[in-house]
Amino acid sequence: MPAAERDLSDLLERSGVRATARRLEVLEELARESDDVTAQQLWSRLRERDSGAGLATVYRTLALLSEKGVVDVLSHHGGEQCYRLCGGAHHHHLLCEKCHRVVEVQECGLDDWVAAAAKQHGFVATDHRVEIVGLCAACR
Amino acid sequence: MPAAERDLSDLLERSGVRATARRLEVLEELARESDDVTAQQLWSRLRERDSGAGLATVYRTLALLSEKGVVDVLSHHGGEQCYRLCGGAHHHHLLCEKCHRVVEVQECGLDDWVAAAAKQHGFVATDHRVEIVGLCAACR
DNA sequence: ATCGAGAACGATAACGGTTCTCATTCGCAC
DNA sequence: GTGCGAATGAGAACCGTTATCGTTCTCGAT
Repeated sequence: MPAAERDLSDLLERSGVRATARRLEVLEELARESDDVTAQQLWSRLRERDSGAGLATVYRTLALLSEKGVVDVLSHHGGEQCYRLCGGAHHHHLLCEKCHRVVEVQECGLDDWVAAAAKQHGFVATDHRVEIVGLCAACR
Repeated sequence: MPAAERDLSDLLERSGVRATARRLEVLEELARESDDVTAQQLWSRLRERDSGAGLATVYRTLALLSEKGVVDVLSHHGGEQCYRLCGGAHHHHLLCEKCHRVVEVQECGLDDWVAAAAKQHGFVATDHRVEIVGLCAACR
């Protein structure tokens, strides 16, 4: 088993997901994508590689992985969801409004601001999501 | 015409939307809702009030209003969209994870942080969205 | 007040992404 | 190898949303 594949297999096991052949195929394909993809796109790519994976399995796997925090789910295309393999840690996203590239922002540093804003309205914050929309270096 | 109704009518005109009777009905019903609602929920409420508004019109009106910035669209219920009448200015949302109440946070103050985070990755930020999830005073 | 052009509307069919069903296969413990 | 529960594939079903199309409404011009 190649090193990369073993890593993904470990990633599944560590996340409490049984590492089946199909799930590895889905995860490998997702790792190959630089941008975010829809479930259907991922399924097409798999077909092109002669994987016999069914659409339902792709959906099931993606749902499972997002539940476990292995993949991010973005719904910035109103209607359909986009998936993206990401580091497990807390992070946010930069979206290029022209080429739709997605970049992760690892440094959050908003906890204080979030806590203050929540407190001001009687809330206690448990989580937060931030999306920055703009133009990437290439599209500017 | 009651004052409240006239206000809503003005709101439509100011937003560049022709103020028809149907659109006023939809907007009135939306103003009556304290929480966010789906298009279908709004349509049921309208039927209960013996409005003859069609589902398509409700969708059309909500799409128009969100395009003009009169209503916010939230997609925190994966799949279906929720609509909410809101102040037109830039703001963010606090979501109670228990009762699903939504509160607007008018004070943003994140522009500097956003600009810095974007710059760090070669982006120029044009907009940003923040959602804070937590527990409201009542649910705590 | 009437008219006409174009916008808006209602009913319903169509669409598309996602989930469900169920018979079959797989993976792992024994 | 055997057995059993989890996972899978194919396709139907589901459901929120959008498109279609014939009718109705709105509003400025007359």
